[in-house]
Amino acid sequence: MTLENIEEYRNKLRHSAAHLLAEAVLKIHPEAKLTIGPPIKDGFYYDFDINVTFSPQDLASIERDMKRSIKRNTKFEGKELTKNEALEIYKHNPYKIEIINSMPKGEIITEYSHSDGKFKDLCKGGHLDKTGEIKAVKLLSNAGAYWRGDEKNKMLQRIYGTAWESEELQQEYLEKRKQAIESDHRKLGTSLNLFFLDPISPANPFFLPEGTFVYNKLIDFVRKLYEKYDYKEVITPQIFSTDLWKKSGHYDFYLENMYMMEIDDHEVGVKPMNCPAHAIIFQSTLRSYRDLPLRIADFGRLHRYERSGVTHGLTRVRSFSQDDAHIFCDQKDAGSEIKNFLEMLKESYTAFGFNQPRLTLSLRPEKRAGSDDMWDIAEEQLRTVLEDFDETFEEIEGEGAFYGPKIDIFIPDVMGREWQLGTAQMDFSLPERFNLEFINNQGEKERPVVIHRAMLGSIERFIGILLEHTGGDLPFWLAPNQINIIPITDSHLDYSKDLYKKLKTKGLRVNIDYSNERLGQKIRNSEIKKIPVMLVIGDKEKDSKSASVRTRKYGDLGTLNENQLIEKLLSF
RNA sequence: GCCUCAGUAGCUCAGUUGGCCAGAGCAGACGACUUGUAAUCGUCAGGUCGGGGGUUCGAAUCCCUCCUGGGGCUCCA
Repeated sequence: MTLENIEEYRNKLRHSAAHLLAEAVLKIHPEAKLTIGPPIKDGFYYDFDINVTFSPQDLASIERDMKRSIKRNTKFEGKELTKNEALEIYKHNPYKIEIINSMPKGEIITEYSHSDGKFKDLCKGGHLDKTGEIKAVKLLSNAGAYWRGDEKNKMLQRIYGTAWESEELQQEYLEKRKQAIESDHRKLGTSLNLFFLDPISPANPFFLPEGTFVYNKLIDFVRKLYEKYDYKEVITPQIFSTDLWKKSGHYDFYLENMYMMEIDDHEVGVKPMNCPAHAIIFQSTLRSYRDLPLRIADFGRLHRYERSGVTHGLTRVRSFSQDDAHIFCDQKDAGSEIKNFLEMLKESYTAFGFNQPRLTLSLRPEKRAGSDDMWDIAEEQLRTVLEDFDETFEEIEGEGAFYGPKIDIFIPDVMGREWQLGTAQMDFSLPERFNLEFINNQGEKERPVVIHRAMLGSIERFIGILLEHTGGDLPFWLAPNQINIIPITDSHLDYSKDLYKKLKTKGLRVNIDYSNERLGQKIRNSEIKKIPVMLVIGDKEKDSKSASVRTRKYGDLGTLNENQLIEKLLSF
């Protein structure tokens, strides 16, 4: 089977498993109303409208019943229904009625059954021939889910499961899932002493010295790129009068996510974004077309109130900073600015081994600012640049921000969930609201466009994703501790200290393990802390002024003399 | 915010038909050992059993409530 065929087959398999799940639930709870049960990545779910909740024991017994159904190996059979028939059969199920009524005219309505017709479900199809083809199935969890994903609707009970064409594949998948937990950035954050979270300030991470080192090193990395790509960094206030938020529109559109307070009888808000501050900087002086494009960068700390229940480790927090910048330019230059940005982004992502980010282009939504002409131009600019950059990008209708179209860059975490890191968003609204102008080469006033862009995105989120992708083995240049010198006994301490000084003066981040442990134990400790390089110093090394080099990435490199050693280390 | 599961030492966890002063391993401190590539031995210290309230002669264990976290939903200008 080709890859596509396997995917198609698995979708059928999982969709079929969802039907077995519905069948089993109905046996225990005949009053449950069926809604939908699609296949998803690695599994499937089914949503039930039911007044009870499922316990882990319930899931186990439901799973057993599904397996009995598999054993009976009955056929999946489809049957066409007229709209009237369908409406009659499902008259007690408002969800199915809604589905039937929302179908376009002329679409064929079908119902699928198995267990010799004892179970039937309105369904567009896509099933296996017989239930026995499901070789492995396991229910994983249950959760609440709103009908049609809208929180104004009733909350349904969802059961998630996984299903595979062989028991081995399922075992493999479950094993992979278990191992993924080891690379979870929250776990690594604790074991590597990088950061932690405390209920005293929920969703606001504390960065420990080594985590802070990584944080600052990432910012250094971005600053070097800013120099190369001609960005100007600024520092802007943390708190602004409500006047600013009213002008920018945040007061109308973003207030529920903002931290507001009252000072001197005046309402002020902590910034959730840098853009209004950058607009203030832009208009702080008269701007000429010769000043453009003006690229203003800001690592300012942002605070956004995220609803409880949506926060997550470092990847969704309430306080963070971004490698944020705003480009003020003539509309006709926007395309090349985006192009430059994507080049810089590629340069940075490659450095971290993120070789295949997923890119999306989000197009105009229903409610929007700016004229259709502006949207036409902007969308075409983005599309042209993207086609050149990565032909696999995906266009999404209606998903653009109200102020302009945007490009988003996604990288998955260790559980396969995707997170947005980089973004480039065109903005027609901000220049209007702040009445931004520059003097063009005709001596006339002209309105610039603003491009919001971030490469790494939130530094917090980036660290989280990077940790998961590296399993905690950060690149050598980013590792807070690069080298661990391990003297075998006290008698090797003097030479270890000599070596320490030599490496330190080369700018390498090095430590000596003074602990009174055996070699094996010291090596183990160093491995657990994922320190990239270990230098073992014994009699041999001391006498020949050398070190026995053990690395995490390249294994044992044998004994190197001081010059060889320094050369090697600087090459990492 | 909603559904669901969970919270015992710094970390990983044991401990429930309610019953002696709540346990282990790792990490930590101290001591012995002076060691050749992923765990040397011993001693000590460390806990409001997430917080509060209740039931009970008695609560880590049962009930209520709040907080925080995990998995989802929703949201993500």
